[in-house]
Amino acid sequence: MPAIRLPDGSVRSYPTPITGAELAQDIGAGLAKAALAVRIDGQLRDLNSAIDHDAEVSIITKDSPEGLEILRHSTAHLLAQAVKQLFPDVQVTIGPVIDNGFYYDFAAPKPFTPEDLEAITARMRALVEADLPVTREVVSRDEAIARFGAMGEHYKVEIIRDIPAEQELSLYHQGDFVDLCRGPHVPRTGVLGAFALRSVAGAYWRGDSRNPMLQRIYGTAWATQKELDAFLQQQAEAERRDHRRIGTELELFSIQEDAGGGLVFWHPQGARVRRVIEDFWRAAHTEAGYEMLFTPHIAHEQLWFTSGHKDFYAESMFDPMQDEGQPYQLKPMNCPFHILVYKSKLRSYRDLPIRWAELGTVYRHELSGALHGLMRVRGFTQDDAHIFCRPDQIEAEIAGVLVLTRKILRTFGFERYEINLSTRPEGSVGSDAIWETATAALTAALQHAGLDYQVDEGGGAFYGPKIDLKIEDAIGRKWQCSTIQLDFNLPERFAMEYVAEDGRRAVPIMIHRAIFGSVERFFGVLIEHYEGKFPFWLAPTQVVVAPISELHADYAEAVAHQLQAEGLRVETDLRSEKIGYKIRAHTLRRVPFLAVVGEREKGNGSVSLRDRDGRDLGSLPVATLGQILRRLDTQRQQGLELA
RNA sequence: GCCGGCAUAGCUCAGCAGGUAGAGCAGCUGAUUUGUAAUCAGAAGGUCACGGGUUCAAUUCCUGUUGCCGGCACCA
Repeated sequence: MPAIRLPDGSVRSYPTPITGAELAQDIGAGLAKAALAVRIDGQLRDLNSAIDHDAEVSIITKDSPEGLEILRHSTAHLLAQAVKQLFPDVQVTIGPVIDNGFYYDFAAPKPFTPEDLEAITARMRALVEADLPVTREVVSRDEAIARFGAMGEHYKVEIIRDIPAEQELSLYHQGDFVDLCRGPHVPRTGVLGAFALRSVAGAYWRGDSRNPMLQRIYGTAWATQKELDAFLQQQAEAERRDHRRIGTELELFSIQEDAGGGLVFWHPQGARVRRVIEDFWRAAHTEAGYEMLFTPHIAHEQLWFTSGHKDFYAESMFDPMQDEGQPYQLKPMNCPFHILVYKSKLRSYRDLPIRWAELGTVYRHELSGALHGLMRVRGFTQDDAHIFCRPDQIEAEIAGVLVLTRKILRTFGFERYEINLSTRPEGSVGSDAIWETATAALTAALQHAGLDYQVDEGGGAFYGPKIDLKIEDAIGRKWQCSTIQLDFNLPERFAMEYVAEDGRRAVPIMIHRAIFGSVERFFGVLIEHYEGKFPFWLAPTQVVVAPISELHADYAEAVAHQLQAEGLRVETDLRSEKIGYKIRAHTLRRVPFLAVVGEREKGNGSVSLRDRDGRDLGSLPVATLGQILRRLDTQRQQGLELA
C-alpha cells in the first residue's frame, strides 16, 4: 500500500502498487500526457515501472533537464532502429546523449551518405508515427550475450562482457528493435519528434585510434519544434560568425595551399588589427613590470634534449634541419630561450622576481586533420612570459598575473571566465613540499582575487600545478586562452640558480604564462566574438570619408588627412559611385564610421557621420569629429557611442 | 594521422551519360556627378588543385599527391 510523496509535499496513498503512468494520470490528464519517466527515491525509472512501496516520486516531463536527456537518448534509439531497418547488415554499438543532442555509432560495411541520412530521417518519422510502445526487459548476462550473438551484434556482446557482473542488464524493445540499455526511456516512440540528423563522421571504436573506425551519426533533439528551430538558428548564427569566412571577406588573413596548411598570412587589414593588439599588450606588460625579450626561431637540437622536449614533445615538433653537420630544431616553445638568458649571468635573490615577456613565434607539427582556420595552426605567436621567482614570491606573482590577465581580457570585452585549478598528477616531478607550497599559493591568489574556480584534481602537468582560464564570447561559447603554469622541472633540468640571502645557491621557481595563448587563435576568437565588427580601437579601417561627387573629392581628402594626423586609420572612397553604393560597401566591411561629405559639409567644414549599424549621427565639425574619435580610440571603448 | 565528403574565374556557385566551360558579385574601361545599404554599358578574366593512367578525345572515369570541410584521435 504505497504512500507517495510528490515534489509539492502532498502525499497520495494507493491500495495496490501503481505505475508511474497511472500515478501521472491520477494527478492530471495534462501531466499524464507530458510524462516521460518517473523519479522514485531519486532514481530515474521508466514511466510504467511499478511503485510498490512508500516513496518520494516525481514525474519527469521533457521540460526538465532529465526529461530532455531521456528524450535525446530515446531519439538515439529511434535512429538505431531506423538504421537497422534500412541497413540490416549494420551493427549497432553505443548511442549516448551529448550537449544539444545525441549520436549513435554504427559498424557499417559502407559509410552513410547525406542521402542515407534523409532516408533514415524519413524512417524515424514513420516510426514516430507508428507510436510503438517502448518496453523494458531484464535479462541474465548469458542470455543477453546469446541473444546479441545470435543477432550478429558483436560489439554489443563485447560491451556486455565489460559490464560488471553484479549489474542488472536490461533490454529495451520498440517494435522489431532491441537494444541493450540501462534506460530509462520514453514510454512510446510517438512522444519523440523535434529532432534532426546533422552529420555523419568517422569515430574510433571506444575512442582509441588503434581500433576500427565506426560511422557516427550526430543528431539533435528538443522538447519542442520551437526549441529545435531556435537551436538550428543559433547554429546558423555561429556559422555567420565563422572567422574563416569573415577573415576572407574582410581580407584579414589567409592560409595558402602553396605554403602549406596551418601557416597564417596576415593581410594588411588583419595586420593592422594585430599591430594594435600587440602594441596594447606590450604597453600593458611594461606597465606591469615586464621586460621584453626577442629570441631566435631555431636552436641546436641539443638544447631540446636538455629541456626534455625531445623526450616528451617530439611528436609535436618539426624534424630538425641540418647545417654544417649540426642539427638545428625549430622551436615549439620559447621557454628554453628565456632560461638561457637567465643563465647568462649569476642572479641574486635581489633580482627576483624577473618577468620576461616575448611575442614569440613557435612552430608545432600539428596533425593535418587537427588544423582549423586560425584556431589550430602550425605556426603561431605566443604572448609568452616567464617569471622567475623565489618560493615566497609565488602568490604575489600569480596574483599579479591574474590582475594583468583580467585587465587585458576586459579590454576586449571578455568579462566572464571559467577558471580551473589543476593539481598534482601521478608521476610528477618536484618535492611534496614544493607542490604544497605552490598549490596553496595558487589557491590563495585565486581566493584573494575573489574569483570562482573549479579544482581539477590531478589535472596538472607533470612539472607543476596550473590555472587555466576560459573566456566566454558574445554568444556564450567558451574558449581556452589564458594559462598560468608553475614549472619545477625546467629549472632543475637547466640547473638554474640564484644566490640566496644566506649565500647558498637556490633553484628559482619558474612560471609560464600566456594571456592570449596564441595571437592567431585569439584573433580568430575576436573575429567570432565581434562577428567581424571590431570595436573602434581595433578596427582595421576606422573611418571612410566618402564624397557625394567628384566635386567634393578634394575636401574628402583634406578631411581624411586631418583625421590621419590624429593617428586614426582612415580611407577615402573617391569612386564615381552613388553614396548609397559606398554606404553599402563599407557597411558590409564593418567599417565603424562613414563620413559623408557633399556641398553642405564642404561649405561649413563638417562631415555627415553615420555608423555601421545604420545610425545617422548628424553633422559634426571635422575638428570635433577628430577629438571624439581620438577619445573612442584611446579609451578602447567597446561600442560606437560618441558621448 | 584515421573515416567520409569536397576542390571549376579574386569571392559565391552552375555545368559536363567523356567532345577543352557559364552566372552573379568583385576587379578593369567608359558613360554618369550622384545626399545615406547596390547607376548603366562594355571588355576582360580559367593549365576546371597538382601528377600519372584509361581513351581517338579527360574538367568529367580510375589512381596518387596536396589542400580544405565535418568528425574521431591528438593538443606533455
